[in-house]
Amino acid sequence: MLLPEAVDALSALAHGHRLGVFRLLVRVGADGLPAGEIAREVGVLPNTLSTHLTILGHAGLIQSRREGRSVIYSADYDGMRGLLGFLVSDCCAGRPEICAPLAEVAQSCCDK
Amino acid sequence: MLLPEAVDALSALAHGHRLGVFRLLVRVGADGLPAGEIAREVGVLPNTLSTHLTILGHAGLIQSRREGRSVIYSADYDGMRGLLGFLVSDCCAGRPEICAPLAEVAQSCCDK
DNA sequence: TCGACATTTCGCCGATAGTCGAAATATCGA
DNA sequence: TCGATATTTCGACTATCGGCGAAATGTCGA
Repeated sequence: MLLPEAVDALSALAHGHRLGVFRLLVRVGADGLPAGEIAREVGVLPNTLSTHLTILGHAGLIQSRREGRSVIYSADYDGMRGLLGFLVSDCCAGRPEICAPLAEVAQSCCDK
Repeated sequence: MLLPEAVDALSALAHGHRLGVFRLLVRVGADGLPAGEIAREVGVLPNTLSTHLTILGHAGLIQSRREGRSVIYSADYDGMRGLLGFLVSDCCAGRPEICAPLAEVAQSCCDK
């Protein structure tokens, strides 16, 4: 991932509702949720949510697929990894003691 | 870290120049760089950069200290860890295979 | 095909962010 | 103390973002 794409992804997440939506989808997993249910969950009008979902999708953070009348949205874990990888790249100029705790952060994600 | 603070941090990074400054300081390490040198490095006017540095500082991503006439800015690695930790928290609802690669991402940071 | 449901697109509006020149503040050496 | 250097603050302008109602699009069951 290059800097302009990272800015897109960060901009997409730099919004209360969008960050809430993204985290919701990350928790839900690959099954995803229909747009209407996401709208109800986060308390946003469907049309407003649609623009947020478009922004998150354009940033490579979520995917969508149509199922009947519903459009199912789900987290794009590859995009998420790309952003996290970009943020930690070259993070310590060869001094592992600085960023070693980052590995713990990532592992703690599955420890509960 | 709570969601509003995460939004602040992500907003701070969601800008080409600010993300460039942050990554520069993350690479440089605890020694940091004076504001003027950062401005020259990223090609931004000193007054404009000053507002960017204030935003990054308010978001908890960088620190500053005065040394003589210069103000030295450096990355706040605790703040950085807080943001990364927030992004991966509850990321896979108990399915480690989804976020296990995140640990590799973090470790790859020091592997070169 | 028609009506109902789900989602998106459009057009408008107010609020906010980003940039710049100019002026103010802080520190140091002479 | 004075002038030079480093940085920040101020004020104003423009561009962009976010939200809404209304209308359009897509899909399905009858």
